[in-house]
Amino acid sequence: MSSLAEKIDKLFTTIRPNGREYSYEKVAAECAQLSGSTFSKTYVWQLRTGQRDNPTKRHLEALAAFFRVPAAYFFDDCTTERIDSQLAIASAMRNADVRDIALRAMRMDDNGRRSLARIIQEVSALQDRSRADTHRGRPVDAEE
Amino acid sequence: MSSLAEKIDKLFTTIRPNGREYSYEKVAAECAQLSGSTFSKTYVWQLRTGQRDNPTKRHLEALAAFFRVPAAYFFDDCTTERIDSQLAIASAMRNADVRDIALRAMRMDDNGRRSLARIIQEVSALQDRSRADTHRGRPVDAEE
DNA sequence: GGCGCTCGTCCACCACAGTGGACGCCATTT
DNA sequence: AAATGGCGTCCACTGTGGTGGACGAGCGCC
Repeated sequence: MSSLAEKIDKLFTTIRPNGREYSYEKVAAECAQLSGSTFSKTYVWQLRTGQRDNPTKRHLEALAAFFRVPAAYFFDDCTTERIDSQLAIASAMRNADVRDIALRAMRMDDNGRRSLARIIQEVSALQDRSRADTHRGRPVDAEE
Repeated sequence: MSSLAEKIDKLFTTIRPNGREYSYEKVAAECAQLSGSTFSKTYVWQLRTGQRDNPTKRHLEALAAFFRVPAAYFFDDCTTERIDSQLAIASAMRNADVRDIALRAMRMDDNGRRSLARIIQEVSALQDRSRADTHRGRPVDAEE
């Protein structure tokens, strides 16, 4: 995990609004607007597939702005790691309900969070059991 | 102090080994070696004087390496800040309890999440009230 | 089935990022 | 004062970063 292509690919697969990946055209159009210059979908594709790997500052800025990531993500590897972990969590937060829950939880104090965690544990255990009952035997594995 | 030229100029004037500034030729030669590709003194000059302002990733990397600064230095810092604030959700998730809650919530189905959201609403409302009592008067406003 | 739409892939071209080399200036050196 | 050498500046060219448009595959719709 060090090439530019891999990093860009990671952005595509982790940052997706409706479960679906952004199309190259969408990214290009948005980036063009962000940078005030042109940005072709072809080039986005080339960058992701590693056919081009030496974009200009302007292109990197636009891409970074679009994916809401610091431009440093494309360079330094240690910041890359940090961003990646944040990205993983962010992808878990795709679901609006989950996000809402998390935001509320964030505003609570430690005591509140702990008791909330206990409650959730109960609820999810309950759910697991009922699920195991309905579709017999299929263990509930974490999705994606 | 926002243009690339100004930033590069600052590197020249501040980073100088023997009181004397690096010559364009010296920088170019060193950068060429660092990047493994070519790097002309003319281009260094053009970048510093603002005649060119859209270098490629490879050139930025070489320049950053030569002057011993992170590549992020060449990009707009306020954008980086803005990005960080927009990743507020992710940063909120640094709290282990919150993360745990969100991860559990993620595994639940829609019904579970909705009832969970209701429960949390109750709990946090309870908390808000008690908080309002202690530091009297200040209403807790909803974010975003 | 046939039509229209969107998307990913590919290629031939264009513009500009990046280069090489020439020129002139200012210090040293003799 | 003439010669040498290092440096910044400039310009015309080249290579490649970047683009537009064409083509075909997949999918929903009438």
